[in-house]
Amino acid sequence: MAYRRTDKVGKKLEAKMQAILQAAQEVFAEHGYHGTSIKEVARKAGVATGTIYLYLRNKEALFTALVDEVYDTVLSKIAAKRKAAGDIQGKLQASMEAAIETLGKHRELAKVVLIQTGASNPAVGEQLADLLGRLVQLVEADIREAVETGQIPPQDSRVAATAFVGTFYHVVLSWLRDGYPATLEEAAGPLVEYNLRGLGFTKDQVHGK
Amino acid sequence: MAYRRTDKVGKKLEAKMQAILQAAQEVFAEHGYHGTSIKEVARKAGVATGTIYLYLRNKEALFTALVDEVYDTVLSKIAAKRKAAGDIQGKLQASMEAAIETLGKHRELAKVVLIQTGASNPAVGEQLADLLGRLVQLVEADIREAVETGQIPPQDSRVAATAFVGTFYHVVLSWLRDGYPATLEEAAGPLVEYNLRGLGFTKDQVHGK
Amino acid sequence: MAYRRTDKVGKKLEAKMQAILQAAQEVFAEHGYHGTSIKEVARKAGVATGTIYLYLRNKEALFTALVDEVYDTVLSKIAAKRKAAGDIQGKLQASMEAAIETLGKHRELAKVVLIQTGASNPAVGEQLADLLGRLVQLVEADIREAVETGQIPPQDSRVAATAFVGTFYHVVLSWLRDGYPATLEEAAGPLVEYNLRGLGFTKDQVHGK
Amino acid sequence: MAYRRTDKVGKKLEAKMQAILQAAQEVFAEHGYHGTSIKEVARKAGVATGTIYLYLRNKEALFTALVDEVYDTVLSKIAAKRKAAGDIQGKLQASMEAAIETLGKHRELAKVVLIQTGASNPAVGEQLADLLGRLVQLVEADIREAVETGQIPPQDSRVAATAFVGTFYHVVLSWLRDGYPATLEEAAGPLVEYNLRGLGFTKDQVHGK
DNA sequence: AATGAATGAGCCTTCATTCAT
DNA sequence: AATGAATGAAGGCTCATTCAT
Repeated sequence: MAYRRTDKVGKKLEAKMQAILQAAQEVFAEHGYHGTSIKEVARKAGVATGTIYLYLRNKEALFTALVDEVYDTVLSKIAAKRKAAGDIQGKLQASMEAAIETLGKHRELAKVVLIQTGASNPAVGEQLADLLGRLVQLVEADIREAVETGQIPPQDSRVAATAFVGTFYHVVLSWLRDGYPATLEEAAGPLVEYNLRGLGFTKDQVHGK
Repeated sequence: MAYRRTDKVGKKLEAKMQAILQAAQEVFAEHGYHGTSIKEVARKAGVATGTIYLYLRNKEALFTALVDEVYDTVLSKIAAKRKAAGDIQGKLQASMEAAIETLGKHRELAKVVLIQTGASNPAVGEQLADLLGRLVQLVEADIREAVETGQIPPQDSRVAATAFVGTFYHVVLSWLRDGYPATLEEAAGPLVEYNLRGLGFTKDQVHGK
Repeated sequence: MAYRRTDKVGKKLEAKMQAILQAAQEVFAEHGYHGTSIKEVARKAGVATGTIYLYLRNKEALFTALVDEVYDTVLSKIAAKRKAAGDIQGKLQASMEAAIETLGKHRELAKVVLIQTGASNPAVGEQLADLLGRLVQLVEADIREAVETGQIPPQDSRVAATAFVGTFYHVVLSWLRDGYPATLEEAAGPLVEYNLRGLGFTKDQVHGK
Repeated sequence: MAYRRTDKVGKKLEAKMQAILQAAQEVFAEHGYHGTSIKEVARKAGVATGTIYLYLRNKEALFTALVDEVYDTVLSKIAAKRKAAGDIQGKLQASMEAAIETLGKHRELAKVVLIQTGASNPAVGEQLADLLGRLVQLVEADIREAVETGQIPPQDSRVAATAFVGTFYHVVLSWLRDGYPATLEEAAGPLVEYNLRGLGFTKDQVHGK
């Protein structure tokens, strides 16, 4: 019988990839993009320098992989929560809570991604912009609908959406950098309120838990 | 006889310093902190590499000088506008407009500063955090007062202030990166509205122009 | 599979280290500490610049490694020869011969070390001072003993020891710089005589060869 | 009447030259050849950087000027003392005392010159070698004469002379670096004794003071 | 004669990436 | 698939020297 890549082999590879990503996450989170050397990541992952390049094309790809993870996790979580929500207000609230929840659970990852804006690498900067852009689009669509259905007053939906996302972005940053609030989750309530009110929802009672 | 520091000489020096800062501004704005080499700045400024070091202690100082400029300009402009304002709402509105106005006038500079989060140099990252932190404090004090005087409902003032500043931060970023809105000034109105509403001001007619 | 540190590999590394040290020796000997660039050493060793840093922490360490070699060789040779010697006079003579012999065999190395006094790097200068200081101490102890046992007249033992070592230091320098004497070894006899007489040994027949 | 360079003008120039040399002396003594920057010397001398170059061709010349000073002072002092001496032994003794005396009076200068061997600049190294070489020649001639007249036993006169000078060189170094002996003068007696004995003078009573 | 701003070559060191093993 | 030694380009910074004033 021919030799086949068994599950066991496949899992070993997968595990090594995970070890590398995990190590990268830690090091990037601590030292930032430029402060991180491949050698250090390799050391922390328990592999040789060259091995990294068997799994990831280069430093940028390594970083990008992490960002993608956040990207995917956040967006898919949002999508899931939105499905369960009813009206627009509920959808927006769901989006916010999903984002908060996801980032709150992955502090390291959040740090890696959000604290590296354009400074690092052009490509890297764009990727983050991308993520935020996607979120803005999502929110903007909701806002537009809410405006059209008369639930909130007319407004520049894109600016509003950008502001909306900005509140999250910055609160997460504050949490990462200054440790306030102590847990990201406790900021969810106030943020939801702030933004729903900001958009012009009147009976802005937060949809209860 | 001796080389004397006449007015003429002094002006030339001043001009050279400006040329260097201007060049640095452009290069940093385009390539970010790490992507920028002193050599490139020198070339663009039309001076020799070593000359840069006659004016600024090192790369970090060169960058810092630019950030300081934004820092000072923004904060002083805000302080000025606030004085002219009457009530809290007016003060907040004044702050927002001042920030928008200042950054709108210095696109390059804004780019240099805001697109460099912690990624660059530790010192550099902290400086930006500082600026934003100062703004948050300013706003937080206002919010607190508004809450105490019953003008807006009770809320976590720091989270609110962070959200408040975040809307600006992100809208400016959007303007810098995606070119939306076309001019920063046109975002002022919507932003003011968004935030005042978000804070819970009811008769949130923007203090008319 | 994995790159293993076999004997063959180990030997290659060892050889490369030697090539680097050898190259460094030559270049330092010719141009002195400051006149030597790592690039030049690398070129002469047939490796890339960065490779040097895989073997030695930095320029100072590269230099220090060479000095240490002389240091160790000379001192251990002296210690060995002294053991075989009988009386004090014999020990002093043994020390002198050992030093002469060792340096005579490592002309380049001697040049590297002795022609760099304090001028180079602070750390480097001290290291040489250390070596000479050690020798002086060694000799001083002998002199003291000889004085106490009445073999030589009372005298300032430290000055005498310093003078003693100085004769060697300078003769070696003469040999290195002016090529006189042609071989260091031929200076041994005269030097031994000079110093033993200088110390006041009377029956100063050199312990015969 | 035509404008003539008055004494006053000449003296001013002379004074500035002295200020520069004095400053150079101090800085070189403290930081060594490479550790010294022209700018620092200028600052200490109270002149502008460029001014140094009006008086001395370049850094090397600046250093050389100092060494020359020592050179001339030592050699002329020796020549003077030798004239007053009677026999060979007296001449040698006179030479030694003159050297000790001169260097003892100019500690800084001695430090500058002697602690910079070849390490600094090729030219600089040679100059010191020159000085020492001259001394060796002087002594060698005396030794030769003493041998020919049967006052001391036959020996390699050059090695002996080199050893002779070496004792001084090294004792001065010890004094400069380790502060032993506290004053150079107190080493004169022991050194004279050591060397006269070393050369083989029998009735080596030092010509009393 | 004096100044001090300007120059620019050159240095040490780092690190992403490659490649022989 | 894995290793880790080797590469070498690139970067920040210094400082002897020059030159416009």
